[in-house]
Amino acid sequence: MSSSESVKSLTELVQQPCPPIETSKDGKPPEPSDPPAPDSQPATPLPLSGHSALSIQELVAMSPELDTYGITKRVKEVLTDNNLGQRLFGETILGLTQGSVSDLLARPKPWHKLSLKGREPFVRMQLWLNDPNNVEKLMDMKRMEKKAYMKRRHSSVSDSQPCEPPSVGVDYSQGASPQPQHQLKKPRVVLAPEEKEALKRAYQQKPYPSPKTIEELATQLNLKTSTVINWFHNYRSRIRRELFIEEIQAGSQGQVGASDSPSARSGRAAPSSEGDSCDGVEAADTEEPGGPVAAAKSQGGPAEAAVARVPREEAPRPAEQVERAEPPPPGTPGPEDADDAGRPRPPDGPEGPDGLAPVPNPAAPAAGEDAATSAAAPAEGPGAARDGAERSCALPSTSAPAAARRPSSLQSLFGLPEAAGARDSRDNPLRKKKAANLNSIIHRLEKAASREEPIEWEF
DNA sequence: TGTAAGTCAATATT
DNA sequence: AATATTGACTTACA
Repeated sequence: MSSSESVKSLTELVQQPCPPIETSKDGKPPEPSDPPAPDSQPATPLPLSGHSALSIQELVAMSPELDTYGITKRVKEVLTDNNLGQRLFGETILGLTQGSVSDLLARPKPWHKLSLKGREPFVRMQLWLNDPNNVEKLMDMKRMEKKAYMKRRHSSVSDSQPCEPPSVGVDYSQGASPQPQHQLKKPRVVLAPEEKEALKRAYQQKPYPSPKTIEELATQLNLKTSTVINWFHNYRSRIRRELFIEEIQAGSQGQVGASDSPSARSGRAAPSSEGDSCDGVEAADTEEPGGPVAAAKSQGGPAEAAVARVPREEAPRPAEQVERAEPPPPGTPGPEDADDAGRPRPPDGPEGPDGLAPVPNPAAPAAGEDAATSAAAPAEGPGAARDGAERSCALPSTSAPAAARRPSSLQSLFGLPEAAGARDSRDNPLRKKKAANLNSIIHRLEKAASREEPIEWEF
């Protein structure tokens, strides 16, 4: 099994924890002698120093399960401790823009939910963390940039040329005229708060609106259809991610504290801010133990939980909890409580009774008043019970080598079933925003029922 | 087609 | 200035 051998060394390369001891070299000297980059493809724009022949993709493919949360946590620490910005890090190490880096660091998705492509940045980060000269190199880059900047500035001053990186020839900044006449600069759409409100309400009623509904929404809100569609896509996926991090945090909440981690901020996630004027929903939430709706008990699917809490703003209050639902497609982990029919399938379908309540149209004169406010919620899950051992994965905060290592990482390389099933978080302090929740659960269950689907796991 | 996952890049916030 | 947010795009699937 020579192959397994190579896999092994590879694994070490990426392995989260660094080798306990760094006796002489480890498999790969971080010396960037020069990547042959045999791949004739224009891929991998990144310098990707270090290892010699493997493309990042190959590394990703063979990489063992990585603790994305732990990795981002460490990266954040290193960056802040050394005054290195996300932009530099992103462009230099990950090949991503600042915004993407920020997002990635703040809301990493769990490894098993990432696609090959999505894992790439994490593998890169891990590789970077393992590189003893990582900080040094970045600092150099930073210096070089600054130098270049200064130089440019100088020359421009004396040269009288506002010059700019000759990257793109499109530069119509002439006199800064208010209107560049041509809309070459598509003005970014910015949804007004009321519009977002309306969309959220619509989402709560129907996370997967039919084209018809979308059309209606667009009309009522006076937005382009594509904008509404995009909004739903983005909202769904962002809510999903929000859940991921909550899961993780809830799971690790108990421990982890110990370590030193000086600057480890981490915390947050739920600004609880809220204030949100209108929409007094919530408040109600009667959580009676009396097992309310049986349906709720199932573990829902993907978005359902989503509804439970809105990404940032709307989070009413952390007090309640929802039955957490597992993300979508990949299957539900729910080992126990099996009763729910197959796994809920997001994609919509023929849309049934499309009843979408009229969205309170902010713009429109009409004063329909929403119906959404009906807080009435059927109660949600009883306290459920699932306990969450959640992945014990402990992120070795900062640097705690030895401690957290678990041999299982190797197993995960080839997908050890057991691991997967284990996950399941339990009572996170998730909020529940009922109605929509149940609706979508039901909707999905019905759908799933009609096409029984096996539950499958990625690994 | 429609959805999810990833990103970009323009704005907003800090 | 650095970071965070978010509408729009792109790509991969089913």
